[in-house]
Amino acid sequence: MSSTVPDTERAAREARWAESLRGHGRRVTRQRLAVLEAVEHAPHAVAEDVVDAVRAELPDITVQSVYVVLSDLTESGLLRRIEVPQSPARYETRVADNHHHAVCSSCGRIEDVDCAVGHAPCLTPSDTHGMTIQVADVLYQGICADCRTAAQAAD
Amino acid sequence: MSSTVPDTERAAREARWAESLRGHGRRVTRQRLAVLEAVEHAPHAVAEDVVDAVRAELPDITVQSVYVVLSDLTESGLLRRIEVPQSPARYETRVADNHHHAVCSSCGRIEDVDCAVGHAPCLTPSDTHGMTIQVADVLYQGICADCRTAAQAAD
DNA sequence: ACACAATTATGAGTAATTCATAATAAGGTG
DNA sequence: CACCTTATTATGAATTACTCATAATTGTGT
Repeated sequence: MSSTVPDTERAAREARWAESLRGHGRRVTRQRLAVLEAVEHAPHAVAEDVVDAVRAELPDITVQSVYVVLSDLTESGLLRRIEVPQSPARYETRVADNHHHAVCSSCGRIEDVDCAVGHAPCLTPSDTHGMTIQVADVLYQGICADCRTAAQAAD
Repeated sequence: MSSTVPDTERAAREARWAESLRGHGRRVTRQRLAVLEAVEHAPHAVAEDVVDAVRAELPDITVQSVYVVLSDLTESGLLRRIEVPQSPARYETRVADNHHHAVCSSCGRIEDVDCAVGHAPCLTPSDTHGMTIQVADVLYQGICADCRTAAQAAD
């Protein structure tokens, strides 16, 4: 009982996750709840981060099981998978809106960026060679404030 | 001498590649020229495709060497690497403009899409949390004309 | 509490790529 | 032109990030 965070908040979140899982025809398991909690608390986490976080609660969970759960939750729409170059896949619980991501090419940190227009696809490409576009994912690349400051200090 | 394509054209292209390589402080090797030719003739090719194409000319080249050459050419800016979900990295020689890509979620085919505005970054995100944006890569996902026709025929 | 399908665990396997080190070759120099 | 230096490529092994097949377990409706 050393936690300063009330268990009631967590219980409430888990109840919402449970409802969401059932709504997608999925069973409610401790593994799924723990993975959802982990990703909720560490947005853009990679699978390994999720394993570490989940093991605080379920010490014997295997890496493979976490991959299965992550894939299933992504397929059912409770998680979104983000693919960034030079990095394993990342996950987030923010799935309702079509937002984008900015990655720092120096340190790799990732920030959410709101969609330029607000709905998906938020961009209308010119000539798509007959393809019907459903989604436009934008990946901004640049330098974050910290890395810029560090680079200027080095001059 | 069964080729119907004049060797002079190829020689001219290779001379341009050679000049470009030297301009980037790189030595001109048969491996690099063959990789550049392969990617030029098969845009969006994956490493394995490049190995196959290059081996028509240099039968003993190893997969690892092709990876080294591809990485080096990408770093020096002669090639651009494209990362598409569910696919190994792809390469193209079109590096001068900031264009984007559309991938068919059914068959995986990739098409070039001109930049919405014409210069990089071609999109101005709203709030970047202090990050200075340099490039905006857009990945459109949708259904290509062929797959749409096939799906309709199946109804 | 039971049954049965959904889910997770276990152990192995794979694809794509990287790494360390040795051999080779490009290109400037004498 | 032969030589030397360093860049480049070859070789063999290793690694990362996942995936797969199958067995054990656990939710959930009845």
